[in-house]
Amino acid sequence: MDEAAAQPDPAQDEEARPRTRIQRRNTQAILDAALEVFSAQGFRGATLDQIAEVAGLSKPNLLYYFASKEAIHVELLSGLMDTWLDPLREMDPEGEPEAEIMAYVRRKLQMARDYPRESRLFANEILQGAPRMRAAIEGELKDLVDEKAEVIRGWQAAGKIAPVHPYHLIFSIWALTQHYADFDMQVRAVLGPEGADPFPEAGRFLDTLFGRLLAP
Amino acid sequence: MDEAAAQPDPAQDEEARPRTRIQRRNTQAILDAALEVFSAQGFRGATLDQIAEVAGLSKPNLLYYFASKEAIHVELLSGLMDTWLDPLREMDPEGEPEAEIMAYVRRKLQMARDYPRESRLFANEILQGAPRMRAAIEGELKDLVDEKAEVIRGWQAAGKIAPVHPYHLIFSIWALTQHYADFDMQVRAVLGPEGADPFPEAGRFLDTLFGRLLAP
Amino acid sequence: MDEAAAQPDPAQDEEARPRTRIQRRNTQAILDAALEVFSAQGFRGATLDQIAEVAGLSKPNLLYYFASKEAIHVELLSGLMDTWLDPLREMDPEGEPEAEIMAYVRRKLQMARDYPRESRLFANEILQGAPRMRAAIEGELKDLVDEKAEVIRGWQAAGKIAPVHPYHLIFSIWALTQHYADFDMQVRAVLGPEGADPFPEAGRFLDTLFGRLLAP
Amino acid sequence: MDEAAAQPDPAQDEEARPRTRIQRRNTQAILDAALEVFSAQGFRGATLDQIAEVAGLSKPNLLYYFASKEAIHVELLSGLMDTWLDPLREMDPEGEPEAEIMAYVRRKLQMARDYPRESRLFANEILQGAPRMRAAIEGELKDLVDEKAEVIRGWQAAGKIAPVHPYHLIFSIWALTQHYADFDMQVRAVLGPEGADPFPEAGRFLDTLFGRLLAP
DNA sequence: GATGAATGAGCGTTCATTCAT
DNA sequence: AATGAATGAACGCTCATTCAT
Repeated sequence: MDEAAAQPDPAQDEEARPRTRIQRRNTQAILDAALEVFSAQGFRGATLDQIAEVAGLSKPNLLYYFASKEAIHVELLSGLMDTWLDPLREMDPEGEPEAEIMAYVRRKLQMARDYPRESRLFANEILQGAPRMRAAIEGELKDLVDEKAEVIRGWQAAGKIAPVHPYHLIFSIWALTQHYADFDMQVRAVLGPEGADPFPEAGRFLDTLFGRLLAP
Repeated sequence: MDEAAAQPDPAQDEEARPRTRIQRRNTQAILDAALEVFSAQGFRGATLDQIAEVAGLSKPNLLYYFASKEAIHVELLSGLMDTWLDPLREMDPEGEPEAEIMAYVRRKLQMARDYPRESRLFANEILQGAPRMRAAIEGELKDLVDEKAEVIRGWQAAGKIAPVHPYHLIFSIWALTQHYADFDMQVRAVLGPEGADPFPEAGRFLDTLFGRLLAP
Repeated sequence: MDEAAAQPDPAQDEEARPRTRIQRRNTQAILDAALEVFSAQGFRGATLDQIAEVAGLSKPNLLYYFASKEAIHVELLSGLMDTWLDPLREMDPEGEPEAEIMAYVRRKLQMARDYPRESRLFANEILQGAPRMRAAIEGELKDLVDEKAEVIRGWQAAGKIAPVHPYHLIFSIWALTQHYADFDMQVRAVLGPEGADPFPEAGRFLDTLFGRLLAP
Repeated sequence: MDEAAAQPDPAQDEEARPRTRIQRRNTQAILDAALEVFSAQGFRGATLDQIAEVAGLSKPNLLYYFASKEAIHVELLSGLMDTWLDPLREMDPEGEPEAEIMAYVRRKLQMARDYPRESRLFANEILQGAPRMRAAIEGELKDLVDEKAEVIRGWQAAGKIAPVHPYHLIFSIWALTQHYADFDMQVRAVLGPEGADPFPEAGRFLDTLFGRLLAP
């Protein structure tokens, strides 16, 4: 999971993706460079020149692999959605409720730490009204949240966790974990140089927060 | 309180701002339009043409009032910082600790509701590494947070609230409230049409969350 | 003769020029400022803003006195031509030939010293093919040169001065004197700080040069 | 010898200049067009559109070869200085003094005839205070003049030529030769159609002038 | 597969000029 | 007599994209 727009399931490439090794390598280089640039500058703020330079390719060569700037962006986002939802997907309805949610929080925080660029790419997209991701949000993402909210409701009905609003509970997990990626600059500026890595403390803080919130 | 870059204290204009009515009107129209466009598209994504159209002015006329596109952005941001920190500033060291923090959360959520564009403008800026706001973040903002963290620590030492990490407590308030402005699109998409206004429920949720977190 | 575009004959104003004192003062301020700016930046390089600032007037006020930027320039040039030719006009056919020419050289050098901006304005205009002065060059100026060339030819026929080409003699006087105004920057750079004022030495040099050239 | 910013030594291109034929051709076309336009309109008066049209290229294509309008101008000027000083550089300290100077005058007049655009480009630059050439004037140019002035002083000390001021002697050569390029329009207007080519007569005139001036 | 060359569309900005007062 | 306000036209420049090889 160190690549750009991590693709957990390489099998999905079978049809759409190029075959030769060189193509795969360049495609990945482009996506990785694009992630770097798009996440830092936004879609319009990024230029193909920047992406090409980071990728170590010529600009026309970029467009040999992707039809357009937008196509790169779309590819990045569509590759992202699955990865993005994985931590939630893994929440096991059969597991121990509080532990399941706490584990979800930790996975999500881990993602914010390991994939801050993906988080910012996503944040940029949502901030601008999700012009290229609306369908995935209203479909895939909403469906999964609906499903998991139902699970949570079940847990609550069984008295295993406190009866807080399931959707807002999920929002709160997103907000609190992604904040450390998206507002990283601010977090570090406020904590100052001594607290170089905010994540360990953030992990403990969120443990406390959700522990208290969920206690039945 | 529906204007761009809300100025709670209109008296501050007396010196720095232009005098004639027409100037005040156009300057405000530009700032309001710019807020609309910058918050939705980011700095580079926004164009003067868009801003001019929203403001109902010609493009050169924009530049009659502001020296450059950047100057408009800077004006917006600098006007924003004060407003942005006001809810925290109002937190009274002499007040009742839990109530003070809960009131801060509610003020902050209210701001997310009333000024979502300002919140997104701010989020855009931080996401991109705060190229035009770094100084204010590292100065003004950090200073206030340092001060208030000390207050919180005092309350905790006195056993009035739970001894959670003061800085992360503040981050959590920011994250949880601003999320409803910045990720508004996603929140609404997930909640679906029935929960048209997410804020009342969000308010209740945050009351519970921080009530449980802070209980000594 | 310290004003812009010196007008030796104030009588010519009678009709065309404004009457009130304030108007006369502003008109002069504009022309003086315009001379300053046009001579240093060329016509297209100069802006009305610059001229307005130097003149201490508002930009629309400039256009209250002159119909357009071009009108200011034309006024400047047309006012200049007479002054420009005066030194040559004064050359007296009845005078002592060599002394007359030497005196002309000295008057011309004096003008280069006293009116370098006028000289540069003129040079700019000619350099660019005299788009706004062609008529005056082909008419007024050529006529005077033709007349004086004839005088010189007479002096030469009488054996009073050496029989050098009269037109090129006049060109050489122009070139050698105006050079000290037009290429002032270069002259000073080459001579270095010690020779702060190049004109006295230039005067002696030209005396020698034309003395030897004209000796019969 | 009809190219822009004449490069007498094509070998100097080897490293710095682009390699492909197409690049060389377009680069030259741009420089030639720019020389045409800059020399006639000045830097600010010239537009990239004009240059592009003369060069037969699109405007963005100009900027594919040169980083900016200013970069074209600078390239033109920096290429010019060497060529400009060559005639003086060739003046041989070991040669016969009067003949050396006379030959310099003729070379310089030849340059005015063959490269009038370069002369006007240079004149424009100096007229405006040499904003982009100051360093070269105060360095390269001044150094060469200092050196050659010393040579002339040596010749004068040896009684080979008249003891006129060496610097003003050089200025006079510049003024008298460049005048025929820079003020070409005026020269032709005054001489009228019959004397279509002023240069032959100018050559004879300058021969006489400097012959008499330098005779010991 | 890959790239140097080229461009149309659009960007932020400047500026001479006009308008309203 | 003067100026704040406004703008159309154009400017230098950027950029995603296309073309030719």
